This record gives sequence, structure tokens and C-alpha cells, in this order.
Amino acid sequence: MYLSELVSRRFKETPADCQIQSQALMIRGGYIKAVGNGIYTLLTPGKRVIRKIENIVREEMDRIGGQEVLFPVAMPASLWRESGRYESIGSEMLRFKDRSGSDMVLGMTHEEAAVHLARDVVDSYTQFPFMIYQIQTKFRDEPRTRGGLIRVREFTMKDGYSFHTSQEDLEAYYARCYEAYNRIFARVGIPQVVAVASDSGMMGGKVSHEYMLLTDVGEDTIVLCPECGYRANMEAAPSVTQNEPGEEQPLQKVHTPGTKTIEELCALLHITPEQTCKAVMYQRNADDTPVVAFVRGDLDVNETKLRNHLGCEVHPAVYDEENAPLVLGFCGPMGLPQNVTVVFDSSLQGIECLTTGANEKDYHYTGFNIRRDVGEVSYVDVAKAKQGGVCPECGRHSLDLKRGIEVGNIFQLGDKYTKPMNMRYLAQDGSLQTPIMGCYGIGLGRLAASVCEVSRDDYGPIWPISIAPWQVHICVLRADQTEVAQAAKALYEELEGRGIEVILDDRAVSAGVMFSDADLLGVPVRVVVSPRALKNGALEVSLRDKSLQEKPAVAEVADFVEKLVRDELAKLDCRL
RNA sequence: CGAGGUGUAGCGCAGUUUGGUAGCGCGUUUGGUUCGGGACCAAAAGGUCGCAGGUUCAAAUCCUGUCACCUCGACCA
Repeated sequence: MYLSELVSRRFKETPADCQIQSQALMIRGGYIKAVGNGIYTLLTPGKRVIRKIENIVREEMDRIGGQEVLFPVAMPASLWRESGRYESIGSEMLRFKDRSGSDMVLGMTHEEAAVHLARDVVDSYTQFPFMIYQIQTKFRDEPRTRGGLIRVREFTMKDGYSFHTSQEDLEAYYARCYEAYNRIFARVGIPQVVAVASDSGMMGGKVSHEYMLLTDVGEDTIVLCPECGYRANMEAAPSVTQNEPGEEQPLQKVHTPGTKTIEELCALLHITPEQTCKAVMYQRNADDTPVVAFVRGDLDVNETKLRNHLGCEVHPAVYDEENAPLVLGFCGPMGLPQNVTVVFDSSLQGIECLTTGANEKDYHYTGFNIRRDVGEVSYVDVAKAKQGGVCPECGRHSLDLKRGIEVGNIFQLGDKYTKPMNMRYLAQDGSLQTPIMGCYGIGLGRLAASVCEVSRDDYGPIWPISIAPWQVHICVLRADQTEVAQAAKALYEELEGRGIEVILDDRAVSAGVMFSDADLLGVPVRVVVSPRALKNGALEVSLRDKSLQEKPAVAEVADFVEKLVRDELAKLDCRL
């Protein structure tokens, strides 16, 4: 297509509210336009990138036997009541009523719809296993959006659902999908994406992995062990500690005025945070009753693990200084009110001498010993893994915490949906059985933004050719000169005729403007047609990442460019 | 949900303290000169100052309400 006809605008200045580079470049380059909070229009260049990604995803899903379907965006609430999620999911699910007053929801994920379909079309074990997937709009009313397409409310997602008659079969398929995902990320140009073990959150199920692109602008924290290769999402990473028992000492109440934080306490008493027992206060969402998690002073509470342990939702406690049921800043395990749920983290196990709050303003206990002073308690892992902490896999003090963007995930769901939704099949032995499921998601817009985030320079994105909006960008310097314009157009038509996607900048603008726009569009192969080049009888061909600059003769340019495009595509396992 | 902040031309901003009827840069249009990394000259178009009330002779500016958007926080008591 001709750039002069492209319906989009590129501009120089970064919009004021851009927080991360990919967002700024995608807005400046005319890929996306914000319509509302976390809601975007995709312009042609952006849509073309997404379409390329979709096609790669389709190829890989089809390759592992996936069958594409399309579930509805708007669904009756009754479907979600069947699984129990109409009640269990909070306000991130958009609910509304149709004209007859029936409750409706906008799909934020489609397990219910998948089971609704599958239970109707499948009735024999001979029909298993199978996987259905769709590429479709999701709406999640996120409390906070962020970073252009990184975290939005409306987005396009590939979501697949597999159905199996046994755990072994699910695991075998899960492994195939795991590899398919690795291929997808490699083919869209970010082979550095890693799969990490994760917490399955609201999706349910046991085993799950998230595919993470490590970058500082990521929202998630990943725990990595460079020694043994262990990696997990922070939410799922066990916290392993080596507890120094210390020497048992008598319990003693000490005056510690104003020491509300562990740091202040340690400074006053000349102890280390590892010798303290810290209270972190929460409240149950259901009835606001207090929950106190005690962890070693140097550690933090992993709220996900706490929720999983308690089996209910909690939020950090919000108390006024005056009417709190607990003594803020001086909370300890001894003498707590009856209605408080207490959780001891395993980092405290076996420590004979701790300093902790006395549940009295301006006082702490020293020499506190849980076994002696509280009795036998059960310890659970509710602490966050720590930078430099002990690797749960190899036991070395080697843990590394990094930020990452979750670009995809896979879950083993078990019968979380098939059972309540009453999906059954007739097994070989004639019995009625409930199948189990896996589900597999990739956020396409987020994936595009993620690629942009790690593949760019100061001037614009550097799209891998597999997902670039166009494959070749022809810059016509002095399009006002007839022979230059004709040479460019001839090349354009020749390349298009060979099935190559070309954008031709035929505008009568200065070279600076033209190159800047080309940089913002990030097309991998660039050809410059100019009076100078024609005089020399050779056009300039270069790659956006500057790894190649050649001047093939005019007559050979088309062949040269075609080969270049084919070679570059082949590197990413793609074809013309 | 809590705390801040911002809404003025397509984009980036000034003007608001001290009310007097809206401006700058980029972009856009026209004409001309230029022409290999965001050229220059000249002319021009484009805004009910987020919205609704109120105060006033007069409101972008003051008051009230409201909406939208952005950032931080959701935690270490």
C-alpha cells in the first residue's frame, strides 16, 4: 500500500501520559489510539501486527490438533451460574441486563462456553481428546490499566480448551501445548520468553505455567535460580529459609516507644530483622474479621499463598489508630483477641528466641519462644521468596528476582468446570465419567506490545519480520521526479507481484520526515529509491536493525529483496 | 477503594495566583524556495477553554456540583 493513503498519523512528541516505551512508540507510530481507560482502537499498522501474530498462533494451535471456534462475547449469566463463577468472580466481570431484564455478562474467559459446547457434542470416550480454541475479544474490568496494550480492559486473546479422559492424557497434551507455546514465542521474535510455574488463581486447577518475557517494565515478579534453572512466579514460589535457632532466653517485656516498624525496632534493640517475629494484619473480605500472619522480620507476606492457605479472600487491614481491634505497630502472638485468625510462617519454625510485639502500645517482648510461650502451632509457608534467598530446588542461596510480562499461560484445570456443569461421557467400561480439562491462553495485543518493548531503538519499533505490519518499506526520495517515482513504483509492483507485503512512501516530504516515519513503522527491510541511487544504478537496501546495508544493481533489486525477505522469514520459521 | 494530579486547536503546552472576551511550538491548508535524517519564507484554516449550574457589567480564570483521564498505593503494623 501507499503510505500517502494510510489512515493513521505519526508524530514526533511523546504523549504526556505514556509510561513505557512500547506504549509511546505504538501511539506515536499510529498503531493504537486510546478510546477510554484501557480501551483502544487498533489502526491499520497495529491491526496488521496483531493479524500476523494471530496467524502464527493459528498455525501452531492447528498443528497440535486444535480446532478453531468462536464463542460469544455476551453470555447469559445462567451459564456462569452453572460453574459458580457468576458469584465467585468480583467486579472485574462486566455484568448487565438485556432488554428483558435477564442478567448478562461480557466474557472475560470462556471455560463455561467451552464446556457448554463440548458437553453437547461429545458423549463417548472415543471422541477424546480434543482441543477447541478461539481468537476473540475479552473484556475484563481491571481495577487499573497500564502501559498501552500491556494491561487493558478490552483485548484480543487466543484461548484454547482441551478435554481428556485421564490425567495422563491431559499431561501429555499439556506438554505438547507447552512446546507449541515455545514455538509461538520464538516465531514472533521473542525466543527469550520463559515458562514459569505459577499460581492458578481464579482459573482453578493444580499445575499451571505462565510464559514470561523478562523486562523491567513487567508487572509480575519472577523467581529464578541461575544455579539450577528453577523458576516460578513470585505468587507460587515457596519461601525456604534456614532458621538460626539461637539460644533460649526468658521472656521479657521491654519498653520500645515509637518503634512501629521492624527497622526502628532493630535499631533500638541492636538486633537483626531475622531475630524478630513480624505481624502483618489482614481482614477477611467476607466479614472483616482480623487475620494476622506472623513472619520472620526480614520477610514479607505473599498474599496469594495466604489466601490459598485460608481458602478465602483477604485484604490488608485498614484500621484507624483509635478503634483498631489490634495494637497497631506492636502486634504479637501473645494475648490476641479471640476472633483473630493466626498464621505462623515456616520461617519462624525452630527459632528459640524472637522479639515480637506485646500487644501493648510501646512494648515488645524479647526472648519470645513460640513453642514455650504459645504452644505447638502448625507452620505454613506464606512468605514471599526473597532476593538471594534459598532455592527450593537446589538449596543454594541463589534466588534472583526479576520483573516480567506474562504473555501467555497454560493450566491443568481438572474437573473444575466439567463437574459442576455436568459434562459426562460414556467410558469404555460403560460407566459415566467426567472429563478433565486444560486451558491455554495468549494475549495477542499484549504480545505485540511486549515484542515492541524488547525490540526497538530510540526511533521506533524493530518488528521481527514474522509480525511486521509490512515486510518491505520503499522510501522514495524526490517522488516529484518522474523517473524516481516510476522506478519506485515498478519495484513496488514487482515485489507485490511476488507476494511480498510492501509499503511505498510516495509522499513529497523531506528525507528526514520519511526516514523518521519509516523508523516508527519499524518495517524490517527498507529500500531507498533516490536520484542519487538511480544515477549510481544501484538502490540501497537495509534492515531496520542496521545489521545489513547493501546496494544491489537496479535490475537485481527485486531478486535481492525477495531473497532477503525469505531468508529473514525462514529464521523465524515463517514463509512468504 | 484510598491519595495526589490533569482536562485550553490533531499533538505538546502557556495563560488561572491578581476576572476584561484566548496564545505559543509542532502538525494541517495555499503559494514559493529547498531536497539523503523531522528544511525555509509568506499567507491561512482550526478552540462553545471537559460538562452543568452559580457569582459578576464581564468567567478559561472565582464558587458549587459532575464527568473523564493520568499517576502512586492497595502491603511489611
